[in-house]
Amino acid sequence: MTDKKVRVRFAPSPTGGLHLGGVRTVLFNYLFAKKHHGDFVLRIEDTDQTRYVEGAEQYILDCLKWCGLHPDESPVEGGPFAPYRQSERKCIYREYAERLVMQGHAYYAFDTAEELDKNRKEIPNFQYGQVYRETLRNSISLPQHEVDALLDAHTPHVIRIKMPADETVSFNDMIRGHVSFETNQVDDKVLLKADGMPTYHLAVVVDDYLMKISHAFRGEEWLPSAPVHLLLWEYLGWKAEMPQWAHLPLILKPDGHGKLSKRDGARLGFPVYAMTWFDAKTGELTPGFRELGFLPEAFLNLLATLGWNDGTDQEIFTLDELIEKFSIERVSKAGAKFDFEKAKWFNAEWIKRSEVGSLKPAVSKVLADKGIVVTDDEKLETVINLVKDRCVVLPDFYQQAGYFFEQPKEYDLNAVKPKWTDAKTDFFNALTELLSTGGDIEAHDLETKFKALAEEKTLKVGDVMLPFRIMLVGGKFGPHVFDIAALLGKEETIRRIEKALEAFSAPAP
RNA sequence: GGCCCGUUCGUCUAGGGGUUAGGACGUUAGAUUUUCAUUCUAGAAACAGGGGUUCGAUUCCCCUACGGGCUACCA
Repeated sequence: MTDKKVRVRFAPSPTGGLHLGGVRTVLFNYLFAKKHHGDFVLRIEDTDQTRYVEGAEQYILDCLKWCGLHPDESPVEGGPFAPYRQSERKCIYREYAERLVMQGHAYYAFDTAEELDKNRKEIPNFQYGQVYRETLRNSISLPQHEVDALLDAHTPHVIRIKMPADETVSFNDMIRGHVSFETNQVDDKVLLKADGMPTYHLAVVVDDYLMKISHAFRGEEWLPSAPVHLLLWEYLGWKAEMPQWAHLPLILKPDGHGKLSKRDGARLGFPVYAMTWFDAKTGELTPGFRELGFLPEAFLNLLATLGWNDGTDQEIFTLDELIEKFSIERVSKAGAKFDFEKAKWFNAEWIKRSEVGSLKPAVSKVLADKGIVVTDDEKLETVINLVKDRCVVLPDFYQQAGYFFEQPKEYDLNAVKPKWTDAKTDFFNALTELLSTGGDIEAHDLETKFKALAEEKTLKVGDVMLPFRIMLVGGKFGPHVFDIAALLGKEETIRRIEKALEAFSAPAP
């Protein structure tokens, strides 16, 4: 349409944690910007002082950082259109609202919240608009001198847009195509609140204009107020510069109905926030994908494919691939139910495909949190390579890798004790004997010797293999036993056999 | 209630006037793995309903149903 520079923005209000849908909106904005060599702006929409939550802005910043979605302009980075916090831009909105009043596209309204509540309760389908406007207290219904008097007396008032009669407002949504509304059906939204702050409706239009935003992507919940925004762009005389709109489909609850909310996470047992969010006011802790052990790459990947695909069968994408292949037109129209099972699959897939080097810091941390300090870097790498195919989330590395660095704390006794015999004790004593006289363990060699010894003792290999595993790792899991033994080394393997033998052959309590 | 948006396997989706309607997650069965997981193979599983348009509709149009969103001096 125009060759103007692509500039997009993510404009959250700092009221709490960042939800899946929010991060996906960031992602789509970011991908679009990077694909078109444009700018990605972070603007904080903190115009509602009553809902402002301490720490929420920092949290949003941290989320973007964790995801690797860095804004080109933001409240902390600054930029040519600073400030990027709407509360700090308060003084600029009034001028535009007053201009609209001058032009007759907006008006002062003096009704109190109580009066309006009463109307909403008593009048079915009450709307502050076409039908009731004249009956309420505003600069359209009241004589000029009365309005002046009220204004002079500093009577609390708001400025509302005056929706025109009998017009059709329509636009072309990049995802949905042609969308249209009848102006008679939409109400006279408040533009400027009594405290002088703009509402979202005014602020978004003014700031998108001032910040030269070229494409505006937001959740589908904004679609009904789009006509207000469109009219504002027109009335303010900026129609030619209006961004292209795209309303993203919502992320829905996996089971019941409605859009996904923070409560669903607790109810269904999965995170809905990107990172854990602690609400200082309520003391409530809402878990996040990061803390649950998701890789940011996997998190982004699963979000990207929730409502978007490139038309091929590819499902695993790196950020660079997403940037290359993304197209807003290929975003689906319908809402998507969130599926945690598939989310976990993405993460497992990413862990499998990740290089040891990139996994190492995270795994070290998982182990350290459990009190295991790894000093042998080389061993850690070997271990990670050995077990990463069996981990779905990062904390799984504790179960899968922990026993390489510390003795099993407990044994799966049910798996061995009932079938334990003196012959087995004998076998393992012979094994330690054999081990201690030989050199260091080599996996293949040990396997051969182990099998030969079993035969010699007339035991089935299978009957001593599982106990051996449980001696070394504590449970029925992990890679090949002989690989484990080799990595553990001769001394440690012997130690573990001896220790376990006591537990296995002890009489049942 | 009003307005707006949507509807392909259980879930995420591809496709598009003529297809055996494809893939993925999950699921089932089998193989490999003397553990568990991975991996591999195979299977079950979908075009909401009704009218048009058309030689032919899952695909285009309309209606209905269902789902979702909005309906605050919240975003």
